[in-house]
Amino acid sequence: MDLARPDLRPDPSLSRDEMESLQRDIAAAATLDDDHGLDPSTVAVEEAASLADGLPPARDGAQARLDAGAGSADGHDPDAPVVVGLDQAFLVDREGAPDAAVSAAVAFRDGDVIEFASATTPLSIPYVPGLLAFREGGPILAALDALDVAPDLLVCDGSGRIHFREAGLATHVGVLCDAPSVGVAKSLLCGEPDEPTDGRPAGWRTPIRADDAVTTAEPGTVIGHAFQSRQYPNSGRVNPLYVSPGHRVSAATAVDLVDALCAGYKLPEPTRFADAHADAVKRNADR
DNA sequence: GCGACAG
DNA sequence: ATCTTGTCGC
Repeated sequence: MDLARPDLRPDPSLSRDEMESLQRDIAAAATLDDDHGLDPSTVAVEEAASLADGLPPARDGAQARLDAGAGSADGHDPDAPVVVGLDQAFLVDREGAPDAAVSAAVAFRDGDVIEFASATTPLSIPYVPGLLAFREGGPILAALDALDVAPDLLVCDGSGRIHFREAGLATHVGVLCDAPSVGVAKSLLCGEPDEPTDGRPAGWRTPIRADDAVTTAEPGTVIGHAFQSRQYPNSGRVNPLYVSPGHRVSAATAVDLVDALCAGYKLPEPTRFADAHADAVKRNADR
């Protein structure tokens, strides 16, 4: 996949100041309005698929597509938008220190997996809050490069606009590819929910507004939403997801899309599959 | 100086 | 993110 903005690649060798400066450029280049042909109903995943089905792991690409049943259009819409889930697992050395990133990209269309791809990339810098894209951006692009199908929506594991400079991982990857993207994080990096999020029922959502940690937005600006994708009937102990726009998707549409992509589990299906695929490739890597 | 911080 | 078994509750 050709990059729309190769000049904005997250180069891990940049200084911290240069990284932050680049993120301001990313935020400026990001489109925070809806600019896509997606409707939540056209990307919806109705049925939670079995993860075991989705793991051909030892084989990416064409063979995996065949395994997944693509090509045999049995009642499924071949023109539906392609949603790609992205996630990573890490290989560790003897000391237990992260050694390389295994990035996975799993493509869904009309509710079914149509392709698996992955890439293993040496890690260059440690995790630093706010600079995640400089650690994981390169590896993610490598996985996207290994993917044959063209994405209509990218679902990233991490924040998009919910970020100190409104340029989280999802925003960065979306702008580089000029593809619509959303960020799905399991914990909140910055910003403040309108209401307490504890013990909410499935489907519940509340805006996340910029606080003083967000240096590029007026305090109070809606930068994403807390979204309760799943909850246990009685005891509310599942934490909500934090959904934010990446590129070319509004805050409101981002939650609606993620809602449509969830099928009974806390994480949206594309993310669950990318997670499982990255783990499988990682396990398969040792021996 | 202290706190807070996606994966 | 990763190191890890059983276990309590849907």
